[in-house]
Amino acid sequence: MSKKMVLIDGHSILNRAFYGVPDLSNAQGLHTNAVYGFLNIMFKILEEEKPEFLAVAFDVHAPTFRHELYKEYKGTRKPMPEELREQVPVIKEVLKAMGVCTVEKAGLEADDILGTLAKKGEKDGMEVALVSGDRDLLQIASNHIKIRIPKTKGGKTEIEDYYAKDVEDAYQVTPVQFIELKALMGDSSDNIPGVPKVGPKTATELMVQYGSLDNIYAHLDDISKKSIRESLAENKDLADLSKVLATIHTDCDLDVTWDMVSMQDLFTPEAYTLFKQLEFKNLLGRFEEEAVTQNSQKDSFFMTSDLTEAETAFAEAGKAERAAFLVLEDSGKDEDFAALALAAAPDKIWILRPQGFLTKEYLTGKLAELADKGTKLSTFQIKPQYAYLNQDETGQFFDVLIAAYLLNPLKNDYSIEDIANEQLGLMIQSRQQLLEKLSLTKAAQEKEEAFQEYAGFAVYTIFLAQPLLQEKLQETEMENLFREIEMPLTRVLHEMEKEGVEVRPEELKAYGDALVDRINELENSIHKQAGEDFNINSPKQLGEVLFEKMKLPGGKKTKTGYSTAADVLEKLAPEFPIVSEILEYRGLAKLKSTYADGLAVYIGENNRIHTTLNQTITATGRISSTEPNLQNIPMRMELGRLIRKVFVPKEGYLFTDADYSQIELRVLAHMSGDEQLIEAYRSDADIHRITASKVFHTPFEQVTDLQRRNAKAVNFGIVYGISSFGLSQDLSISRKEASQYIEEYFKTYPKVKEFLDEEVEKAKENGYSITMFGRRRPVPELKSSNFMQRSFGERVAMNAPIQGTAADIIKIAMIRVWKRLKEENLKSRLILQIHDELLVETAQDELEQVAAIMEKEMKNAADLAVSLEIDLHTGKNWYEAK
DNA sequence: TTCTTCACG
DNA sequence: ACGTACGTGAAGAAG
Repeated sequence: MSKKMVLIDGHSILNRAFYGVPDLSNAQGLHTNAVYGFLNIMFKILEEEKPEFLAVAFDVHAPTFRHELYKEYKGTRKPMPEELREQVPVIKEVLKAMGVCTVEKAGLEADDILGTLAKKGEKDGMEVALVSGDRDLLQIASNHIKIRIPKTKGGKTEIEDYYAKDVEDAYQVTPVQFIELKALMGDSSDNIPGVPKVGPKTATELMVQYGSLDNIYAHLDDISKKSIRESLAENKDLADLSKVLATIHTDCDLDVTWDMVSMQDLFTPEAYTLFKQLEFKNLLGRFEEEAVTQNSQKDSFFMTSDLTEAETAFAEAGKAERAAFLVLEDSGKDEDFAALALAAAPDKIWILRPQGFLTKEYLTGKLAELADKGTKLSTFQIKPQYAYLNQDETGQFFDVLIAAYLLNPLKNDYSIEDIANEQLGLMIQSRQQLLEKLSLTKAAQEKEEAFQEYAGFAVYTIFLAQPLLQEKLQETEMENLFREIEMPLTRVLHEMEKEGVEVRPEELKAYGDALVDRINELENSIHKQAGEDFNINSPKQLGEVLFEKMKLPGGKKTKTGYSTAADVLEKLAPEFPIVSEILEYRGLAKLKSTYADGLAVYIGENNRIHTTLNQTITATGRISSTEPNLQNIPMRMELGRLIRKVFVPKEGYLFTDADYSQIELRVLAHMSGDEQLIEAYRSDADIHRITASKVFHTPFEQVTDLQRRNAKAVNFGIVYGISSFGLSQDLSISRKEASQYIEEYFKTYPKVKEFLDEEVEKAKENGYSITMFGRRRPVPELKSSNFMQRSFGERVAMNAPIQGTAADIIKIAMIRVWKRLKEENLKSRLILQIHDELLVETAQDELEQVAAIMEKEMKNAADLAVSLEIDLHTGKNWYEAK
């Protein structure tokens, strides 16, 4: 069987990929979509072809150079966008790492290289697949050379294949004639002028009739159409030149031997590291275990269940200056405890597995002892591990997860493998790779060796990464933030999660049941009015029913169909009863599925729900709440708000709920230093009314409700990074009006404008925004050449310092409130945080003390130019306390 | 999985 | 000309 060769047109495929794959970038802000798309296309082709040889050709001159030439000629082509340009060296690096031969030679176009290699391969008896986004190469097609043109359509890549006969089928000319066809018609994407007045249609007719350029000119007089005949006669030079330009050279002198382009294993350790950096997570699975395993270190990991060995391990860790630990467990239950990993030095690593006398209790007891002695301990994700630690103070601990988050809060997830790679330049295998889908306990029993490697490298990485991360926190001036806010908060969040919040299951059930009747009623009515049964929950079906079948106005919007979002439907509701019923249905269905049914699943012992409070999710420094999300319990609409009645304090307790009054606007007043805004807050009057009075030049008492509402929207808009379009949408006014409001606002509070402009400027300079407490948020979008993305970056640069500072402040308040409750030996517990609000389950005899603590600690959490005010309420459920 | 919608601050 | 408010998480539909 003949051997196969795949040749790839580098720039052309990269270009295709860039425009076909949605924008992607890694944590460093490097754009990666073109590289990603390129690799996907390449892997797909390689899987299909399974070739023995592979090469990628590039032009030596960046395509921009050719585009420049072209621009002179026609002046239409845009230069290569920066986002693509920066990916050119990256793909070359990736190919090099994978051992793929890249061919480029001064003075040669990629086409010439490809043509030469293809013909040479064919001559040596190979089957050649030539991959390009360009049709130029069709002239190379033969019975053994297949031109493959990938098309990305809606995320899917389809490939058109052309052997010689396929070219004839598609273009009615042979590959060789294709050159002259192009010479006649020119090429808009290349630098080929062609003959004026001759387009694709005429060119094809001529070639079909006469077979060649020479023959066309030999029979010029036979050509009936006068204008064409004259143009051909006048432009023979141009036709000849075009033919030269269009001809791909297949006889170039290349120093390429088949040996150089023979296929090797692509999935090398070097490639693995690069893929990690580029965050091509779903490509990592292609790497073989053996290829990436670091064997040198593995041998020093010591896994044991021997009591004496364990004692040695703890003794060593106790002697060491610092140590690392990691509890490996699937849940807090005894039987789900897989191991405790300990590192006292890079070559002193133990994985202690409970068995026989070596119990979980013993291991965790010894861990607690180790911590009690004050040993400096680093770990990954300390929050759940506090189950085995006694400390209220966190100074001796270092959570590498928290550090990694502070250093780059934009990542989607943080794994030990990432930290190993980023901090140590070390490739370690992920849990998924080593243990597959097994639980830790199962893996420890059934895949001992893999488990040892996983646990060993994890704690090894933690141990080694700690000093490096610490130094980076210092360099970025975030050590204080880390030590004083984030680490203490890990402890607070652990206890909040553990505490949970009580709900009344029967009342929740009753609430859900009450919704069902009305939901069914609405469903029937809607189906009746629509004249058919359909799924109202399906935006697709709903859109079709409303805008096609019933022909309601205002259709069209999203890519996939009609928008049926609330703001669209609300405009139609007054006129069409079915629409208001749909809106009501939607509201009820949401309450039922997300809240009534959704929360019920999470009710545990003592009727309590334990949410997870995530500290490493948001870009701005806020915390988030999952499984379930207790930060989005309904509030704005009365019917939804009633759900809060099922959230109750335990017997003998009440809720105390305190929320900051406009904390973000007060932060803005402080950070901007705007005297007017500060003064407005000092006067202690309704801030939105004051703003309305100033912005609309109306005496304070005469401000209308509408004016106040508008001013409030502007206040919000400012915090979001105002845009006239956004404001106009929110208020349903014209963009022009919105611009006027904003202009007036900035005239009223001139330093606010200065501040926002400065924040954008600084973020552009530094590449990140920064809060009062030093928290950073990178804003890579500011460098984008895309208007929309850049505008987004500007809004982010305005919002992040404000939202982030507010987040810092409430975190400080949480730590202080929690500490006071502890220090004063109160029974009351902090149980929830909702961004600007704290909920304390308060013992009835501690009501006054708790209120005083919350008031003091929340107000004094930060020292601003304006006071921080709170609204505090007490109640026998969450509804009443808010 | 990805998209759309909608709940909160 | 571009087509958006900032930050989240969950559910349901559809690919």
